[in-house]
Amino acid sequence: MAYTMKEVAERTGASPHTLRFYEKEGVLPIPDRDANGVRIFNEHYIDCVDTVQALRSTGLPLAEIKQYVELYKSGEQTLPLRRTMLVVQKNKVEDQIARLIKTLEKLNYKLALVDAQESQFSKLP
Amino acid sequence: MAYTMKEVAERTGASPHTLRFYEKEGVLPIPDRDANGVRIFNEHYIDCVDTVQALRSTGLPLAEIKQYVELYKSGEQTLPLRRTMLVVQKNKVEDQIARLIKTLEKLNYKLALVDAQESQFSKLP
DNA sequence: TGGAGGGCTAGAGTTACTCTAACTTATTTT
DNA sequence: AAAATAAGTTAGAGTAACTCTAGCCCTCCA
Repeated sequence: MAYTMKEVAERTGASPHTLRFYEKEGVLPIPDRDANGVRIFNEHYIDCVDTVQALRSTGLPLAEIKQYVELYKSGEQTLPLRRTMLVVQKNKVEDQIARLIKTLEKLNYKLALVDAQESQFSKLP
Repeated sequence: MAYTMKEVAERTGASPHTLRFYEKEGVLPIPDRDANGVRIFNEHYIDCVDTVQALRSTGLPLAEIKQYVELYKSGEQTLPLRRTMLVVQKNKVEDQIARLIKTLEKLNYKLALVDAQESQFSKLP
């Protein structure tokens, strides 16, 4: 039930550096410490990291994630606002996916061009 | 056939700042200037910007884009290497799309949770 | 007991912008 | 004609989000 820094890093894919940095920036809770001042994490902490990572991977800045986390901490009356934030992010992610698909098409086009040029090149006398 | 900084910025979506920065970093060609030292751009320049943006949007660092551009400048013998770079980026983009779809699912899940809590909340006496 | 392994903090370095200051030039507006 | 507006120029500072370094502490196992 208790995890070390290294375990949390492994389970979330974030580096210990990044985890400490997120904590310092206030987007992650302040974990308990053992007698030597070493952080002790629990299952819930890993959920928090997952959420922050999901929000970050959509490009949401840490400052806004912090806002979201603070809304979460201040209870149910912030649910409508949090809902709005989630919907906004959802739309952004859909846009990003659309944009990446366009990029993929562009890359495929460039690959086709390169292949055409390559075969022409190899046909030279 | 000739464009100003502002027009290039509008047509590519990159800010003039960013365009000058890219030029300084060597990922864009050095454009001609008019008598007042003002940059004059052409159609081909816009293609270059598009390509850089497509590569950047896949997360390719400017340093590697610069390498690609230099390979391009040094002619046909670099085609196989450029082809490899494109394939690598294509795979990365596919990965990114897959990851974003997962994030989208997570967001939908969180939205469903929030909606459930919200309706529960509104049912309170 | 000593060395590997992990953790801690403070702070420097990196990437890719992004903005500011201070200035010139060109075009409108009064 | 003078003034305001808009666009351009450079050099360089600032920012976000890591990412790494230095220097130290603690513990565990051979």
